[in-house]
Amino acid sequence: MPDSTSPDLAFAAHDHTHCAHDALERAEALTKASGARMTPVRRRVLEILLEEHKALGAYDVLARLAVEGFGNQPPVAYRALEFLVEQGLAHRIQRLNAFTACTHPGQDHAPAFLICRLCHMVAEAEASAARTALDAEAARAGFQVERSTIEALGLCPNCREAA
Amino acid sequence: MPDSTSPDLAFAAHDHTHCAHDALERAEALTKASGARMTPVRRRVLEILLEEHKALGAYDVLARLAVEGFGNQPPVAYRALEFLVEQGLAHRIQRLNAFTACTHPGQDHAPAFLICRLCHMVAEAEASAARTALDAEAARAGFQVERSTIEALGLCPNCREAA
DNA sequence: TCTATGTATGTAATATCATAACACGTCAAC
DNA sequence: GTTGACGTGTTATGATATTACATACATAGA
Repeated sequence: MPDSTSPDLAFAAHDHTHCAHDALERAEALTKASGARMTPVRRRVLEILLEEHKALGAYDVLARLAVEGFGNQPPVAYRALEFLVEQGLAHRIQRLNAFTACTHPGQDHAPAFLICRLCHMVAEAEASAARTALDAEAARAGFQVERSTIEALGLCPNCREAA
Repeated sequence: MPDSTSPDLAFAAHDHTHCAHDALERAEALTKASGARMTPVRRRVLEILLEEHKALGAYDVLARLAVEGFGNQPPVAYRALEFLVEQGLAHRIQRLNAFTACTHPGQDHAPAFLICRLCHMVAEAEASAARTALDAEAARAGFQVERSTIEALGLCPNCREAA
């Protein structure tokens, strides 16, 4: 499991079943602690996102929910995704109009995202240095940053090697 | 006119007619130099974007084109916008699904964007420090960045003062 | 236990953003 | 003057997202 100072391990070979299971457990604990309700739809959406280190569109998630007997209208997916994002258990990838499970909930809730343009994997990276630089530059213009989006498109180690 | 080391002037009071006219002239020169064709639709779209330091959706642009006798189907707007983005004369703001004219074409084609959540103005800011930090962090994970998106949401100096 | 309240879910309808595919026109090179 | 590249117009459709309202469910207080 990555800590806040090591590069994200999404690209590296790892026991994904364990990684996903672990993330789900931490998610349960976090929501319990914060008083939020982890309902069946919400849990299932998080599980779906955790199945791979990729970003899924709301309609992809919705399709999977529908075959499992949950509602099949867009708000069902969007509401669950919104909840997970608010709780810091998932992230929205602006560039893809899609969502990905947070790989280390409870810490570093504003990472940068590394998106591989070939295999479409998405990893989180520490963004504090970049954010600090951005905030400083914004301050020079008198602008106060409240939230920032930092996303990189490129090649992950695996695809880079393959190419 | 801002240079690459000063904060962007979009938020400051300025002679916008001159600023827009100037940007348009530089755009003409740049396209001419590169062999690209600045057609009436494309020029008009750029002018529309230059009217304000805000981001406009493709359909906003389209509506304005339509009343002026240009085609009124989405591809008309999207194609012109795509052309302008390719030429570095406009930028796409991912967070807003919208487009804004480049305020200093010919230099710094990968700025960060400062988006005011109250007045919706969009300014460009120097992003090289933030990008350098991001690239370094990505490299630690073996990821090779090709393009990156850096956007900040917050309060511009004017709205901050008003609040 | 009952009921009131807030929260979550289901559903229909619609809004918003974006692209594929093809036809037609224009202009410059040959 | 024909060809070929490029730009534009148009139809149709696909993809993403939200509003509004009805229903169900959980939990706290009477």
